[in-house]
Amino acid sequence: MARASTTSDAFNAVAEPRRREILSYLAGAERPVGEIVAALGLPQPSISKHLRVLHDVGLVRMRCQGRQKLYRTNAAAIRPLHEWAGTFERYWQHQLDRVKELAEATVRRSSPDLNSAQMKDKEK
Amino acid sequence: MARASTTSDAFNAVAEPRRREILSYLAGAERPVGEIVAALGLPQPSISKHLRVLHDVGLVRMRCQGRQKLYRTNAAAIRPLHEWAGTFERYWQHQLDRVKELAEATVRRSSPDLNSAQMKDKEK
DNA sequence: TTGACATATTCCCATATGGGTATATTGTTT
DNA sequence: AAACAATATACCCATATGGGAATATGTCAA
Repeated sequence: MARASTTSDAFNAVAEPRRREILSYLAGAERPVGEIVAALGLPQPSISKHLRVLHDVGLVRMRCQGRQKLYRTNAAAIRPLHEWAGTFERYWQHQLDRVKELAEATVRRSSPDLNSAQMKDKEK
Repeated sequence: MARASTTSDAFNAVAEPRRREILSYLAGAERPVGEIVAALGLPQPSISKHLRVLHDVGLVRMRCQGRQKLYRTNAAAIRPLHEWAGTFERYWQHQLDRVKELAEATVRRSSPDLNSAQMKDKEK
């Protein structure tokens, strides 16, 4: 077998940089495809394809208005991603604490002169 | 051209479900490859390949200990992902507000009897 | 109805993937 | 040195991808 299809979940859909751009662009307001094309500077078929992927996984919503289709980011679908990443928050905080401790220990070990010099550096 | 390579950034690396599992498994403590293999029930070469991808993008750290290599999740590398997703937080909150308003409006429009019946439903 | 406009779909292609199996590599123990 | 343990690589394959170009579909206007 090959890789999981891109249409399977939000994680895969969001792995593509252009699609992230589209999501950001469509976050605040709905827009017709043409505007997205103009804004991102990609060929129209390419945008349509990305929109299809995003729509399939529920990351965007679509509404027809005359001959144009208005797309808009469905932010709620990004939430699971945010929550998954948030799972690691406590760990990266631990890491930061350790880095901090290490830095402080290093400072304590160095000479007072060098020490105050470093402090000055940090202040600016 | 084809898709962006998986080793390019954290977003791509994390798109693979198995790799997410590995990251979760290695979040709390460092483990030798063998344990990961046992824990996830995947063939060893497969695990090694995923670890390589994760290591290339900085999502895991590695340390040699005798003949085994200890891997551990580098949570800090997941942070950008969390922050990107967090960018949309205010939008999904708006959405929730709108859903809430809509629901309340609907309830106001329905009969008091039906209304209390629905409340009971929600309570169980 | 005939056009013009806005999007979507189809085809073809180069390439990256992940899985499986076999094998190489490196460190350890006897 | 030799056998062994723990990992990493190499290879092959089926498949999903994204891009580009051409074309289909659907909608409004004259």
